Amino acid sequence: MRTDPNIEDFAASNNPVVRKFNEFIDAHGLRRTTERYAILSHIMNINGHFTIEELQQLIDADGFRVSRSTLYNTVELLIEAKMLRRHVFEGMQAQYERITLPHTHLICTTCGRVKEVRDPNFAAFMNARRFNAFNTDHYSLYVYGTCSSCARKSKRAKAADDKKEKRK
Amino acid sequence: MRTDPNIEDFAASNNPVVRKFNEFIDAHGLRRTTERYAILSHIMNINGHFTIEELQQLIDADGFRVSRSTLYNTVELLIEAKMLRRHVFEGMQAQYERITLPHTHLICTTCGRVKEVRDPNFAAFMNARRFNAFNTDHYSLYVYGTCSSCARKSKRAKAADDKKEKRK
DNA sequence: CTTTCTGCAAAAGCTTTGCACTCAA
DNA sequence: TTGAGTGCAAAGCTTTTGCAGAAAG
Repeated sequence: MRTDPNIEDFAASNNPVVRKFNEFIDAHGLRRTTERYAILSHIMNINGHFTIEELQQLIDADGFRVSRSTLYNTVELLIEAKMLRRHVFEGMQAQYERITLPHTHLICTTCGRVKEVRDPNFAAFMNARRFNAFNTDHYSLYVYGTCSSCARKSKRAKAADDKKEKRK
Repeated sequence: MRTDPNIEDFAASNNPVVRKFNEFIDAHGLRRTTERYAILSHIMNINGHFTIEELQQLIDADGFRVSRSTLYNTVELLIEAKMLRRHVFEGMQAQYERITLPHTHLICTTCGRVKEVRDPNFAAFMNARRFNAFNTDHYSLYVYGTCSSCARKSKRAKAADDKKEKRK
């Protein structure tokens, strides 16, 4: 990708996320490429979870051209920098999210939507929790179930079914 | 696979796990094939987590012949029957485990070993926990870190390094 | 100028699928 | 007897890799 003034400004900005990435880049003797910052800036615009495909589409839609290899490569870098996390929920493809405050993931097994929930009690529990012969780095709590929207839909479908049943 | 007297006995046994599978089979109008019971019996011999490849090897080593398609097919059946769960831990391939009592997974990010830990306090917390607009079915807690064995190894490696450094 | 990084296309996992044959019911 | 289940090989996805050319420092 050719140099891009907007991306250059972004890379030089003192946004804490950008700074953290710059520190990682410098500490590892890596290069500040336009692609890396273009990817980071798009990730920062996403709220919640995204797949590689979704990220690619966002970048494409903005008129940037970044190859799949570079996308995977950069995402891997962000994971090493502890700025991004990769989740694989039951029956779904890998999703990524920026590391922010600890939170619980509520995954609807019907529609696949993932919602983040802050849970200070649980966070406190985990902070205090020590495991035998094990040094904790980080953790993920995945809660699977049905979201209210899907529950409503299936209730309606059931009601319609019962009605049909009655008519017979 | 030809009928096998041992497998037939196993399928007819009143082991609760076998019974549960039989109920599922019957409730869904499925067939009691030798392959399905051969696979189930091998899964029941495994303690903890296993990959598809590991399961295949155990079955092969016992002189059974089951195709990969059937393996995946049956594993899927067991998941639908809520007897098996599929986990994808960070940076690893899918692993399966039989559903037993709820437990926490400790995953060593160095050696990849997974350890199950019962945690009654956490179980009680989750039993009481209700999420807004969400109906919980089940949950998984993954804790990533370093196991004591890997911690010891890296400490030794560091000590050796320091010594070398000193000699210079 | 040197070396890392990127893009491409090809390869490499793991998992699923289509189809002919087998076997449970 | 008959349709569900199995095995095989081929296809499908996501992710990784090798290599030539581009660009960061």
